[in-house]
Amino acid sequence: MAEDMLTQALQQLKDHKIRVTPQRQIILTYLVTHHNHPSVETIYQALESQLPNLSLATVYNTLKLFVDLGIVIELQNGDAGTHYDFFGRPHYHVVCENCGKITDVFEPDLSGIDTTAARLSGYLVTGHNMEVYGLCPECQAKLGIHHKSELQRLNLSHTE
Amino acid sequence: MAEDMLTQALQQLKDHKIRVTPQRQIILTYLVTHHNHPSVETIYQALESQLPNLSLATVYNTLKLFVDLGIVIELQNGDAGTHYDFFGRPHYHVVCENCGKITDVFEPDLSGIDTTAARLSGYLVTGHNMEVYGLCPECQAKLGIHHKSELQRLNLSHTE
DNA sequence: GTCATTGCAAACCTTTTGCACGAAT
DNA sequence: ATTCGTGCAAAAGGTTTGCAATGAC
Repeated sequence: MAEDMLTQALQQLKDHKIRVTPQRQIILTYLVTHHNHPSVETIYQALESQLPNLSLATVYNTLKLFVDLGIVIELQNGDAGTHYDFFGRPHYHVVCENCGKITDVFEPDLSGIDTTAARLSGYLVTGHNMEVYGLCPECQAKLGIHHKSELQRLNLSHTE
Repeated sequence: MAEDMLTQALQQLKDHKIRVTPQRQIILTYLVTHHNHPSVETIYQALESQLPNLSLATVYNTLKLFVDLGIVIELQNGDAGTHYDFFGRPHYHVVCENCGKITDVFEPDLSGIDTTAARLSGYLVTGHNMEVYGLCPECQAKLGIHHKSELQRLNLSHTE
């Protein structure tokens, strides 16, 4: 199943006449098998043992390529860098505003959005990205917050 | 109406015991009266004539403050920097993948998203951000594209 | 053999920070 | 008077680029 996704994604590269280099295969494999929404740095560190001379620039270039092909999507969670996620099955993300954790939510009901947006905007719509913000269960417990009304206690503001 | 929004936003600053400085008022006014999704640089250039010694750092700090307060939201459109939008009324955005234009769409049906996401993820949900991607009417005309199937002609890829 | 891709390091550019001055409460 | 906010310039940090060498097709 994960292998199907990998094969399918590799086929997309071939279809676009993009060379299948070891770097691309290994990065793609990492993304297909890890759903931890890694940053560029995370991917780089995880793979440099397998690929001793791997360059950070190559990781950047490869991810950009995958994003352009629609294989992978970019995410921001409030920290400095960009995070990446293999987009084999449509889903959206819930981001913890306290710790930055990103959780996948598989929820098919967003399909109507594109047609609605197209109708209202006149755009030729190709896709969408939904991000939900909140406090993850762990941070709720850690901070002792169980209801929205308590959130103002948190100073999730510029003084962080 | 725009003045109401401004007054209301200024009141939020006071409520949070945040000082109402000329810089903050002017930047806020700019955002309330301009719906062109400006970048930091755009705001800075628009206001430096009114406020001769305005510092870019102040624009950054102020926008960050407004975002933390929920008065303003951040947007990315594919170019280098971040864009800002006064969030007086809930809406989402459609972004042109060709020219970067951002269009507002006022569509109330996304309210159920938060509860669904909360149920499925266990998060205490505070909000969401929806971004739709596509080709704006102008770029459709310019590129002679009127159907999704023609999009592959575009190489909106890393070779841009 | 050709041409895309890689690795490396330097360059880039947006954003942040430190500090002294000035202003709001 | 005190504390917060501003301006300036320098620094930081993520990302991109130029170029020679390498490797996929």
